[in-house]
Amino acid sequence: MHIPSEQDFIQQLSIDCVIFGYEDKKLKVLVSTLNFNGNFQALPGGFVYQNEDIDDAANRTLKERTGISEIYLDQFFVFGKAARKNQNFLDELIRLNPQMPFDGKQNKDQYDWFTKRFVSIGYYALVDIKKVIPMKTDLDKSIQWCNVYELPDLIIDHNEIVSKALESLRLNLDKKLLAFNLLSETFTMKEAQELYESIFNKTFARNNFQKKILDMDVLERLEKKFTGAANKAPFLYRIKDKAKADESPKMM
Amino acid sequence: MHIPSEQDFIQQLSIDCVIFGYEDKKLKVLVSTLNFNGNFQALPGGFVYQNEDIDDAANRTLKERTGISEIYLDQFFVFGKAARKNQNFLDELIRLNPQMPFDGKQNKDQYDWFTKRFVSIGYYALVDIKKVIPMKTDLDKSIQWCNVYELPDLIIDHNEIVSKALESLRLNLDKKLLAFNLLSETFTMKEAQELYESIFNKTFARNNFQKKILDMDVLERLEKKFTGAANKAPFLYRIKDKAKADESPKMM
DNA sequence: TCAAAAGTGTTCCTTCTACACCCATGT
DNA sequence: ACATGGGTGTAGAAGGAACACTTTTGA
Repeated sequence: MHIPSEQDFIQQLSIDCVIFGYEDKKLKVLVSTLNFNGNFQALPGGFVYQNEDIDDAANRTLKERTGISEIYLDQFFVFGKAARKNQNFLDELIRLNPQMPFDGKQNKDQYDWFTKRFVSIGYYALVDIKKVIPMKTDLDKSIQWCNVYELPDLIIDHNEIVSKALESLRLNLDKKLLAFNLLSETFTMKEAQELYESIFNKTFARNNFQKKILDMDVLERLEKKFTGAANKAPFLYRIKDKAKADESPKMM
Repeated sequence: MHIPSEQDFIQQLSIDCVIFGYEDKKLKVLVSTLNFNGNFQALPGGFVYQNEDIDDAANRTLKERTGISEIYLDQFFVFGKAARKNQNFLDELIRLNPQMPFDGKQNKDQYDWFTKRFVSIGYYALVDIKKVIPMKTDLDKSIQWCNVYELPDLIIDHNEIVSKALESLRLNLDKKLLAFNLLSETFTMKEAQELYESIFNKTFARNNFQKKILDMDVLERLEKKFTGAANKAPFLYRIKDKAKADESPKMM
């Protein structure tokens, strides 16, 4: 376990990442279970090196946990309440992990670093879940995908961070073409619809959804996908111009 | 001049405020000219005390410069490029101000504090310009309102911060009822329209604007305003429920 | 031939936009 | 009376929602 305090990080500033994936018709978030006694679950997070853009720090954190880079990433909010401290969580952690000597010099530095008040920049990411092999760091006991609507209790204010991330995602979904970042390269219209339904947690009319998406003029229709089912084969679609999908509309 | 480094601030974290006002049919931003030789102009900004919410820090900065509190304030973006340093600006400032001894202990600490890389949280505020008497701190030579479309060159990335603030304001204007924060308590429909036009930098059709605004059902019509002009007297309006005007719609 | 699921079209309704007209006011 | 600017109505265009119908597929 590294000791952030002895490295060249910006103090009292952290990054928390809400990594969205989509699987089994459910919108999911990558959650880490910390490698300590007690059931501590948290969002993947990290700190910012002195010579690192905050966006790069978020990307680094993502790459550590998902193995992929060049994924869609959006800064959505800063969590900066004065009461926002790891103190309570750490004290509980220490209580449940008496075997850990927290009085040695090294652990003391670590304790001092972590118990300060932190301002955390929230990022959300959209990944193709099939391309991700969730990876543990030495801080994680395990790391897993959780249904966003059935999240366990996370440490500090991480549940609130997820709520705010989901809210931002919904607001940005139509402005940009973000959603398709969560799907494989090719997909059927039904898959796209189910994705939207899981993000907004409501259903859409099949025909109107198709019209709306196709009217955006960002998808190209490929060959049909024969599934072997006794019904009409759906077309596969693909983003016309992937680079365009991550652009935001320009103003001013 | 206080020495931030010796006070209990969070290091390498700053707040920059884009304070919007509206006057003479123009959208304006409060800009400070720094109290040094050389024409250094900057956004009002500040730092965050260890025991202070970042929102409170932004409010404090605003109160210092405008004298009013309880104004609308919105966190809109974090500027965190690694290259984002005061270094160049400070070196230039020192070059132009040789009379300032920057080698004494006190000034050295100050130099060390300021030349570090800063992550800055951007806030924008909307104020009734008639209620504000721009106030200098000891860092300011003067402080004045500048037309947002004719801003001078500001230090570091402050011009970029204003652009981003304006972009966010435009996006949020219809969702919330922010705009009326920029007007006096009572106003005519024409005044409201001119305000919208200055924010979006384009014109709107008179009748449709009125319909759109009234359909929002947030204004109450008061008595007519007799101006002495040879035409029909316009009605005055007022926000029905001021508290409501600062609410954002809830989701999830 | 049939059920299931995909694709398409049509109607209705709401909303936005442009144009027109009427009304109050002071000279 | 009339010029000026404020208030309101309406027709047409555009966009969204609900419904119905047709097509394709494998059993």
